[in-house]
Amino acid sequence: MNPKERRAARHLHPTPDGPKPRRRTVEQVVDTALGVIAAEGYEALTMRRLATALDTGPASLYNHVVNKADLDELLIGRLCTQLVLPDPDPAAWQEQIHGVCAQMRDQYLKYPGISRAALAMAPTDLEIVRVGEGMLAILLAGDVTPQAAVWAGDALLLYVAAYCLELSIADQRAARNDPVWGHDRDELTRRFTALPPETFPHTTRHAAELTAGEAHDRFDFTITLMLDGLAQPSANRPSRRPPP
Amino acid sequence: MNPKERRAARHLHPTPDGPKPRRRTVEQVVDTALGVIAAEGYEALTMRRLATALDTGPASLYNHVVNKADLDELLIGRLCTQLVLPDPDPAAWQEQIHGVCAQMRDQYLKYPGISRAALAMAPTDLEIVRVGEGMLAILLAGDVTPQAAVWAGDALLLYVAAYCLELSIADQRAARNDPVWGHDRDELTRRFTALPPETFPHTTRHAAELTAGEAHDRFDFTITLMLDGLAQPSANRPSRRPPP
DNA sequence: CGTTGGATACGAACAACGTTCGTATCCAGT
DNA sequence: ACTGGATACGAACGTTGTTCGTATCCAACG
Repeated sequence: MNPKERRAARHLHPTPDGPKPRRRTVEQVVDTALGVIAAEGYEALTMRRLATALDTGPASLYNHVVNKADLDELLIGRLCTQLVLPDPDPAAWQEQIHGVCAQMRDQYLKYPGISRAALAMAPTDLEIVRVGEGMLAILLAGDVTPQAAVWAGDALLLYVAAYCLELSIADQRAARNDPVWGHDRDELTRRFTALPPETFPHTTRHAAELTAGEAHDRFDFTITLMLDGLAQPSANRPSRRPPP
Repeated sequence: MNPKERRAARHLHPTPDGPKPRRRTVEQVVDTALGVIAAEGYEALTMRRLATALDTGPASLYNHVVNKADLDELLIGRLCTQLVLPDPDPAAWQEQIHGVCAQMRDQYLKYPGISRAALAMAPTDLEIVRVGEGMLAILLAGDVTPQAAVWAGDALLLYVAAYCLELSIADQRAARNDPVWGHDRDELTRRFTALPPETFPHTTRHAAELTAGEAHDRFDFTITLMLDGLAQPSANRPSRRPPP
C-alpha cells in the first residue's frame, strides 16, 4: 500500500483497527522520530538524522511516509492521541478546558519545537479533529453558543501552540548561550531598564512585570482571560446562552 | 562597519538618525525583500532569490545582513515601523487595542507567511519593543494592572501572529489547489459532515459554524474575547484595578 | 594629482537538506 | 520451488544558507 493512500485514509475515516501490518513500520518511525525530538529538539529531526536513528538511509523513510510534512502530521497526530479528553461536566467546564490546554502544552513542551509543525498543519487530520471535538463538547456543555464555542476552541489551540513555540525557541537560545538575547531573567530585566526612558517610559518602569512569572503563570493567565471573556457574553454576538 | 555590529546596535539603543550611509544598503535590501514577499510569499524569499532581485550574487547580501535570521528581524522591524500607535485614550482603550492588533494583522497579511518569522523572533528588537510599549501604554491607561497589561499584550501579539500564519498557510494551499486539504468552504463543510457522527457528534452537527465567518470575524471574536476577559477582573489575581 | 588602506562586492565552492530513481531484496500465495 | 508485487536502499539531483579568497571601490592623505 502506498504511503499516499495511507495518508489520504487518515483524513477520511478512523483507522479500522485491523490486523497489524506485516512488518512493523510507520509507528516505529514516528516513535523514533519523537525520541529524536525529545532528545535533540525538532530542528534536529532531519530525514537523515531519523534514518540513521533507524540504521538505514534516508530513502527508506519514503516507504512509510510520503513527505516530511506527512511525518509532521503523524507526529502531531500521535501527540493528540496522548490527550485524555474528560467527559463534559457542565459545572466545571472552565477547569476542564484549562486542563485540556495544559495537557496539550505539556505534550508540546515535551518535544521542544514541535509546535512549529503544529502551527503549519491542516486542521483535518483526524486526531486533531478528535481533540477539537472534545473541546467543543466541553464548551457546549458549558452552555456556550456553538459559534463562540468553535471559535474559542480554535483560538485556544492556536494560542497554546504559539506559546509553546515561543517557549521552545527561548529555551533553545538559552541552551546555546547566544549572547545577543538575554537568556536569564536578570539579564533581560537589565536590558529593559537600560532602554532610554523618554521613548520607552512604561517598558522601563514595568521591566519587572515584563520578565515576571514563574513556570506557566503567563499561560494560565491567558487561558483564564479567554475563559472569562467567554463567561461574560458580549452584547452584539452573544457567546453564551442567556439563562432560561 | 560590520553587519554584526549593526545588529547588536539595533537591540541596545535607537538608531541616532545620523547621516545617510555612503552607499545605499540595508534599507534597500529589506525593501526589495519585502517586495519579493508581497509578490511571491515568504517561502519564496531565499537568499538567492533576493540576490537576483538585487542583480547580484548571494554572497553580497552578507555585507548588509549577518544572517537570514537577521534579515527576518529587519523585516519584522520594518513592519512594526509602519504601525501608528494612538495616544492612549482611557475611554476607548479597548477599541484602541483592537485597532493596533488589526493594523498588525494587516501588515502580516500584506506579506504572506512573514508571521512565521515573527513567531521565531527575539522580543528585544527595538521596533518590537516600541509596539509593545504602545500597547502597554493603552492598557495602563485603561486601568489594567501592570502585570495583567504586559501579559495581555504578549498574548494578543502572539495570537495575532499565529492567526496570520494559519491564514497565510491556508491561502497558500488554496493557491496550489492541493487536493487533500479542502480549500473552499463548501468542500470543508462537506468533509466535516462526512465524518462518522458516532465518534464526532458535535463536529458533524456544527460543521456550519466550524467553517463560518466572513473576513476576520474569527479574529475580531478572539480579540474581543481577551479584552472582555480583561475588563472582568478575576478574583484571585486582579487584572483590573478596582474603582476608587 | 597619485597612492594607499579599509570597507565593500562577488564568483566559487561547501555542507546539509528534502526528495527521486533504479535496482536489489524480501515474503506470501500458487 | 517459483513467481510477482510490495518493501528497502545506495546513489544521485536540485536547493538551501553560508564562507573564503580575491577583486573592486572610494575617501582621505602625502
